[in-house]
Amino acid sequence: MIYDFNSIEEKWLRKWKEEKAFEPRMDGEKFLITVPWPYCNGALHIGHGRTYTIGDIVARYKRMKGLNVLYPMGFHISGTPILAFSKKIENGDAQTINLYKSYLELYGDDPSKVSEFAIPDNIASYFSERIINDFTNMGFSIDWTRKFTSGEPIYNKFVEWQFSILKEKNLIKRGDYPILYSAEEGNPVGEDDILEGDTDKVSITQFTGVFFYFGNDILLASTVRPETLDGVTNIFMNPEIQYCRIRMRGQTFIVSRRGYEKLKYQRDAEFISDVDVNDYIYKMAREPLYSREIPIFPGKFVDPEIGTGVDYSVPAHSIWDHVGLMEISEKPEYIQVIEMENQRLDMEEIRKKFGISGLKDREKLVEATKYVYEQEFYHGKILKGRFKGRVVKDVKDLIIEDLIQMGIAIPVYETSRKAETREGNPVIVAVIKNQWFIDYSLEEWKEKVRKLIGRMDLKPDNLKNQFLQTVDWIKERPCARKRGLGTKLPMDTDWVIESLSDSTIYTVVYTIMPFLRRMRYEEIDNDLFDYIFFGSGDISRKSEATRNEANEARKEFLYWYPVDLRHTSYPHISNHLTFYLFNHVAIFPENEWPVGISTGGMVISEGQKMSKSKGNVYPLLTVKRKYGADLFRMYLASNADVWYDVDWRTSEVENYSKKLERFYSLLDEARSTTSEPDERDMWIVSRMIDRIEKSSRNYDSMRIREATIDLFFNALNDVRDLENFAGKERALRAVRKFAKEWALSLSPVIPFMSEEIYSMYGGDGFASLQRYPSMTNNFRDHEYEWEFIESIVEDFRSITKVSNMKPSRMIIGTAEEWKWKLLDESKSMDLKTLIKEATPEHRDFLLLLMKKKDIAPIVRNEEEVITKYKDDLSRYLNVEIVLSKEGAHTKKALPGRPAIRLE
RNA sequence: GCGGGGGUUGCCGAGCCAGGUUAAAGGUACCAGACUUAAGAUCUGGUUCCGUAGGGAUUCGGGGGUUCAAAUCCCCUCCCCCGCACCA
Repeated sequence: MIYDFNSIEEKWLRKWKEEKAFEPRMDGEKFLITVPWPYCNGALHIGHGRTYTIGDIVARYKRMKGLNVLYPMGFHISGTPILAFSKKIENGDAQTINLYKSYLELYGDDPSKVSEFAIPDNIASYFSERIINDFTNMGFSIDWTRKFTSGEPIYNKFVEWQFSILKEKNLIKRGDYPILYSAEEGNPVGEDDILEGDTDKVSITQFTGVFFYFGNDILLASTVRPETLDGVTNIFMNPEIQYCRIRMRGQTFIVSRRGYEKLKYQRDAEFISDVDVNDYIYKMAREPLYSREIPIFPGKFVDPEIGTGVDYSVPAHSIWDHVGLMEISEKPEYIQVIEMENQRLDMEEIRKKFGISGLKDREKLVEATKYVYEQEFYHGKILKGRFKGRVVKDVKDLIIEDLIQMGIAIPVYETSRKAETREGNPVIVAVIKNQWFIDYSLEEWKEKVRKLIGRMDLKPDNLKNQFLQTVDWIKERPCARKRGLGTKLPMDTDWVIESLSDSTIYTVVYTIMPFLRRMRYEEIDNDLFDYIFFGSGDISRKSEATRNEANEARKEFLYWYPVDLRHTSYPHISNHLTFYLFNHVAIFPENEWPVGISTGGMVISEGQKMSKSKGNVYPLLTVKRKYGADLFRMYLASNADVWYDVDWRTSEVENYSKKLERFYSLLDEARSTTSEPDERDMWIVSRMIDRIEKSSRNYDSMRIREATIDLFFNALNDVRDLENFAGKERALRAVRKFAKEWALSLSPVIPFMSEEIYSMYGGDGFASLQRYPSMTNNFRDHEYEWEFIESIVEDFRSITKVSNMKPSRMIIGTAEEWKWKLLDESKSMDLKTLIKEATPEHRDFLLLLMKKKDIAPIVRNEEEVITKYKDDLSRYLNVEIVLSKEGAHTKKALPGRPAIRLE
């Protein structure tokens, strides 16, 4: 019989919905599980389904274990992507329009409706509807009655409440902050906005702009190695680029034009006039530390695109400077300011070593520079000044701080590589003034979070370490932006709360959303939230209806919270999950802090990272239509452990489909049997009972893969073995004995098929809502007997293989009684004494016992067992079975291993 | 750089935390056979090497060590992947 997953899955979806199977009421021991809400800007693909599938498997298992499970979900719409896409559609960007047309087509909608996506809300609402549909179809046991989005007004109120608390507790502060920026586009740029930004990351590098005095002006020389300032010998300016005079912080500076263009986004800078570079070259400037006069030399290698276009030269520690000086006739005295621990770094030697002949060997110069820099950074000791004797890496930040304090340097930011936006404009660094931060650097706050981490249930094991690590290095985080969807910052409504910061404690809203929706919107305010969450806010002046709802909401919150398990993928560890912990700790009382977190891997496809260009991105909907939800779930569950990446391989997926078919038709056929199973076949029942027992432990520790492989693949292999050995009819009779329990045990993974089989066998209610099966095993002896028979089959096989014969008779001789006796004695007595007293024949056996510790018979009555299975064995191996102690071979028989002679 | 995770038999991937029951689960691929008009599907057996009796030898990135015994523990070394923030 062919399993028609489409109609069967539809049927159960309908029934679950009709009977509100997954909309729990407060009753009994609760379990709240959450997975971060999806961002709804496009069609879901197989990668999106993973964490929700794992979440659902856990939810379903816990439900079957008798817990009252709530698995809620909402939608994330805050931030810039939706906005950016709708803007591109509005502007007629062909690529984006085609992309969204393809989404519409995928979902069977009219592609011409794409123009509606010019309104961001339409993107959000369209895809959130599709996600509900996709996830429901996947069988996720989500309670949708509690859904909401991060953009809706009620939620905005909640976030405002959250931020007012953070503010009250002094966890929010302001300051300047450098970001990547496009001057032409007037926007900050993220990874997605940068050309090849995902493959070749751009970060912000802090340079130090050092002041060199020239008349009334200051030459601003930018460097990444301010620790070498003591060794400066000259300045380089590029005679081929335009310089200018600008005013900053009450002083006038000389920088390149390009440098000014960028600098003005970092601090207040006013252009005064262009200057002629020739007025500077070969003149003298004064360096700031000792007021030494040093010359300005022409240096065409000075890159106008980097920094300020003014470089100071330290030829003793820079290969560029050394080679640069070689090319002009001047030769200043080299001043060494860093000493290596165990080697001498001489620039001339380095030059030769790297085969650099001149400035034209750019690549080699870059390579050599990197080498020198790394060596001196990690192993170089400062020779002068207050940090004398210290290693560069330990004091570099202090040196920079000193120079700034002394008023002879300022920080200058530069991108880590030359980059441009996807629209072709240069990416620069801008400094955002008065940026709002959440101050995660506060030590007492961190300490509370560490305390929480210490007591949480974290999976996998190394997660704890990763969290502690993250807590250590986490600093202030900017929490608001000037653009994007989301909630306005309550204390400064020019800003929108950044999209990760607005989603840290939202899980609590699931517990109360239905109640909030029944209130008058105007009555929802900070007092109300204080009341619901802390029992403290004054709601006495609100309407009676609202007060009632608030009371119910408070009960519901106290019942469901905290979150028992939050499951997501590992990239969230160092950001979202950490914020999640910090914010809970800051806002909620200790008994509402998160209980457990688990992280899982991602999905790759056909052995590679998913990407459109590789054509290996499969939409969830397509997969569901083609293979069904059960198959998708089964594949994800069994292909890799939760913590590792899953590899979606179409060819393997097809094979899974056959296996599921086989499972279904096997249980379907088993139904038709009427008589009780043969006693000899009860071993398979014993094994199944043990497998189910074991699976319980596996599900508990989220070893879902192991549970699935054992319950499904290994169990199916047992059935196959039994079928081969005893024939189909007998196998089916045995399978019938545990069919219902088998189906139930797999219900968390393949809920639809499980429901179908369960009902086929006359089960009441939903399989999804049954207790997880558990049976007493009275058949273990049968299993031992079977193992013994299996070992005889194995021996038979290896002998026929080696001897290359087709035997017609197998003579089996079990070990003589005295061997059993000695074996028993050897367990309670010292082997050596036994050997001393033994006859020569017995001694040989005892020596063997000493050598081979694996003589561990599993059944005592071997002859009896062989007789019992004689007919089966004979039919299966197609030989006559003779049980006899006669013949030379019997001497070789051991307990647990009878002698076999083939004829 | 900082932090995390890996390198296992054709491939994917278990096992290693609690050393022996591991030539090493499961899947997949391949070979042979059965079935079939044929293909596919399915089933059976096999897939490190040697061996005409259930045996032996050599394997788990490389090197060294601990142990009666190591894929599993310790040390060194080579290589690969991932996260590092304003981006959802």
